[in-house]
Order: sequence, then structure tokens, then C-alpha cells
Amino acid sequence: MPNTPPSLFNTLTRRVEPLQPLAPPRVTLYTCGPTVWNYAHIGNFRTFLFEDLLRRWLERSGYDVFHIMNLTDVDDRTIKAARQAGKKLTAHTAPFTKAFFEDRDYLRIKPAHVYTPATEYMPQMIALVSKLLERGVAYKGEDGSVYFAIAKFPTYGRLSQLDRREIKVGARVASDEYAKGDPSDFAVWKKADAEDEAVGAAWDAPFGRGRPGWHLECSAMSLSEIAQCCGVQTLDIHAGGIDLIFPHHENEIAQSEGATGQQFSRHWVHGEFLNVRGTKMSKRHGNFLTARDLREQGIDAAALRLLFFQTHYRQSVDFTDEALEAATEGVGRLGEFHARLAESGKRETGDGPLGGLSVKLEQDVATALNDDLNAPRAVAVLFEFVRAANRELDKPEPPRSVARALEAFQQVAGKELLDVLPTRRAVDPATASWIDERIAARAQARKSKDFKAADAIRAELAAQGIDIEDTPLGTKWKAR
RNA sequence: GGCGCCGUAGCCAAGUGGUAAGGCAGAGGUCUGCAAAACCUCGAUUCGUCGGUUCGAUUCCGACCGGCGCCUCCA
Repeated sequence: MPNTPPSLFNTLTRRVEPLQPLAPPRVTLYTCGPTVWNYAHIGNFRTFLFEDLLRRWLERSGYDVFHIMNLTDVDDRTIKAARQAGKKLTAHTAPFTKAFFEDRDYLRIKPAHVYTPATEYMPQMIALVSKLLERGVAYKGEDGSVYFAIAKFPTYGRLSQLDRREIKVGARVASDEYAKGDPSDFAVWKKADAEDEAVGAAWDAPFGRGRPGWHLECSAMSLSEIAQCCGVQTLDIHAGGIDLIFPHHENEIAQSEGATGQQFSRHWVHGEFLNVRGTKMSKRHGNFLTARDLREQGIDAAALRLLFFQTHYRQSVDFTDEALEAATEGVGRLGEFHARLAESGKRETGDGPLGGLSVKLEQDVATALNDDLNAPRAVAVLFEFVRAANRELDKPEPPRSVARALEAFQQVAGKELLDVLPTRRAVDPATASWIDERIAARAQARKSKDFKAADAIRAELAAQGIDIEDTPLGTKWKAR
């Protein structure tokens, strides 16, 4: 366990608070995943990336994280999309679920320990509805759907400060309003209609054939999973996008606590939006970009990771090509440094200033991330380390403490944490030996001062995506 | 209308009641046959505007201007 526990802003209290898991070192983490009606866009992935960093940091801090992510594969949008595609629900969502996993891997997001598709948790959801009905906090409406009675749940609205709100007149014109006791009551179970039946989105239940309300799945699946893994009814952290605070998370709390009588989640964290020219990226606005779009453009996922980590997760950020290019340059700098450090290690001769810089890097990164996951500061610290270390490596005397520096750098920038090192294009052995032959030829040309021929060879290599660099230790090459 | 967020150099973006991190871009320099990489130097007398509190505010309070989000099964 770390001496200083990580602190995070808690939406429940609107304050940055130390993380206080129910049973450390275990941390149960539930993150709201994608609705698999279509490809997720990079705005969605900004949230998943912030959660990825949170998870990695908790693990680095010594916690034993159990990470659950749901996949919403039955809701209004998936049903509508399936209907339009003329497919059954599952036939429509399955490819998008697969695509989500591909995108996740491309973006180097660590897989959750459990992915819970809503359609695979029908028994748990039906049981939860039954319990809510038994406890009298839910009721069957005149239309045959089951609603949660918020009047029976006095703390309703705490998360979103709803008690301090007024609903805009006319903002909530639900067609099923007549069926509900209170206009603000929300459906936990929706009576099946013809469209639901047509795509196979209807299940039998004691309280009538239908399908789960959107919020129900998160309550049922998270409670089911943490009961199974850890024997508890309270999550340590529940995370999602800021738009989910109301009504989604508010309703999850009502349903879960209404059923268990226990606090649903101790800590709530929400990530801000990714904007495009000031407006949130969304399917509705049509200003979105998917992860596969970036991959097709040959964008290194490291660049997107760095771009996102350079802004605090509770701050909205504008996505622009310029920003992505800037991040790509930054990632390149980290890659250059990494290669230089690895090369220098071969000539290491003992301890030196890089040791102290390494300790400082680790400490400063920890301080930054413990403070409400301040990734931008961690990134700044990383670049400060790069500059200071380069300065050391520029000195004429042989490098010292390089192994230590390499370890610290990789721990922060590499797979363990930020994961922002560039991926170099792989080169097959035949090409590699051709490159070596060309470089040797160029060296000959340079030796005989035939710079014209030397530059021609450099251009020839560049045309093949191979950049070369003359260093005191010889000519190096790298594939673009 | 209600609730909430934001406005810091050309662009992106941290931050603190005591005088402004980092990245990208730009200029000059060192090194180099050239290039690349790296390093050094330079840039906000200033943090939307106007007031207030304070010995002192970018940081706290108020007003205003500008942008955005949620209140519509949106990450």
C-alpha cells in the first residue's frame, strides 16, 4: 500500500478525496462501457482512456483492481439500429462489440477483467426488478412497464444535485407519462412492443414480457459481479462520462440502493468531453471520428494517448488535427530519447546524475497522479526528465546510471503507465540487410568526400521510409 | 428557466494568496560535409473585462462579456 493514497474528485461530494476502498488492497472499479449499436468514436474513447490511466495508476500504486466494464447491447439505439439493418439484435451488435475490442487494443487500453453484455445478465436484471417490486420502491405502471418510484427514495438527486434543480418546463414530455405515478419516475423494465419482438429484444419475466430499462443493467451487472468476486454490495469506484451523471448514474444509485440498502459506490468519477470546435463530439452532431479512422490514417495510438493525457480528465478538450500532430511530434521525441537511452546503456560505467533524476521522475509522477490523476503534470515531469537526461548524455564523459534511468523512463512512459512510446514499423531481415548495405555504401562515399553520392543514398533510403542519422557512434537508421 | 463547467503566450495546456509547468510551432546559437537528433538562448511585466477583500490575487468574492455541458436512454 502506498503511503499517500491516490486522491480523486468525488462527484458525490464535489471534492477531491483520498480513495478509501472498502477492503484494501482490493479496489472494485466499474466503468460504463460503450453502447454497441455502432462504432465508438474517440470522444467515447477519451473517457475509456482516462479510466485506463486510472486503472493503471491504481495497480502501480499497489492496489489489486477488479475492473468491470459493461457493454450495452440492448437499449433504444441498439434496437432501432438492428431494426433498420433488418437484423436480430444480437446479430447487429456482435460485430460492433468485436470492433470495440479491436479499437481498445489499438489504443492500448488494458482489457477489463470482466465485460458484461446486458443481454447475458437477464436473470440478474429480472431478479433485481423483482426485488425492487417486493420492497415497494418500484411499481407496475398502467402501460405494463415497471417504474422506479423516486418518491420512495429520499436521497434521489444527491449525485446530480437535483434537489437544487428545476426541471425545465416542457423539457420532459414523456409519452408514457400517463402511466407513471410521478413524471420523474423512470422505467426499470419496459413492456415489449412490436419492434422489440421483431428484433428479438424481449424476455419473459414474472412482471411481464419486456426488456430492461437502460439504467438497470449497470446496477444488476455490477452488483452481481462484485458479489461473486468479493462478496460485497458496494463498489469502490464507479466511473463514466460526465453526461452520465444525470439521469443514468442517479438512477443506478436509486435502483441499487433501493434493492440492497447499501451504498452503491463510494467514489464517483466523471470524465469531461472531447470537443470539436467547442462542441462535444457526438454521433448526433456528426462531428465524430472513430478509432479506426485514426488507425487507417496511420496515426500511432501513442499520439492520441499523449494528446489526451496532456489535458486533465475533468477539463474539456478540443480535438484538432494540429493538436494531434503536436502530440505525434511529442511522442517522436520520447521515442528518440528512449532509443538513445537504450543505446547509451551499452556504454554504462557506474552511478551518476541520471540516478537522482530517475528518483525525481518517479516521485514527481506519483505526486501528480495522486493529486486527482493530474496526468498533464505527469507528462510535464516526463518531458523535464527527458531534457535533463539528454543534457547528461550530451556530456563528453561516459554515461552513468543509464540502466536506472531506462527503468524509470520505461515505467512511466512505457507499457506500465502512460504507454505513450511510439511503435516503430517492423522491418524484415532482408530489408534490414539491404539498409545496412546502403549505409555502408554511403559511408564509403562520405569517406571519399563524394557527398553527392552520399546524399543520393540517403534520399534513396528516405524514399523507402528509412531515416538515417549520423552520430558519433556511427550511422543509425529508423523506419517511419 | 434550473444546475454546472470554462476563458492563461501563435496553437494546445498545467498551476499557486507572494509574483506564470510542459508540449507543438517560431527566431538565433553549438554540433554536423550537409541533414537529423540533442543541448543552450529568446517569448505572457501578465493569466476575458471591471470592481472588491488583502501588505500582496492569475489564484478568494461580486458583476459583466464570451464559449460550452446537463436537464431529451449521450462517454
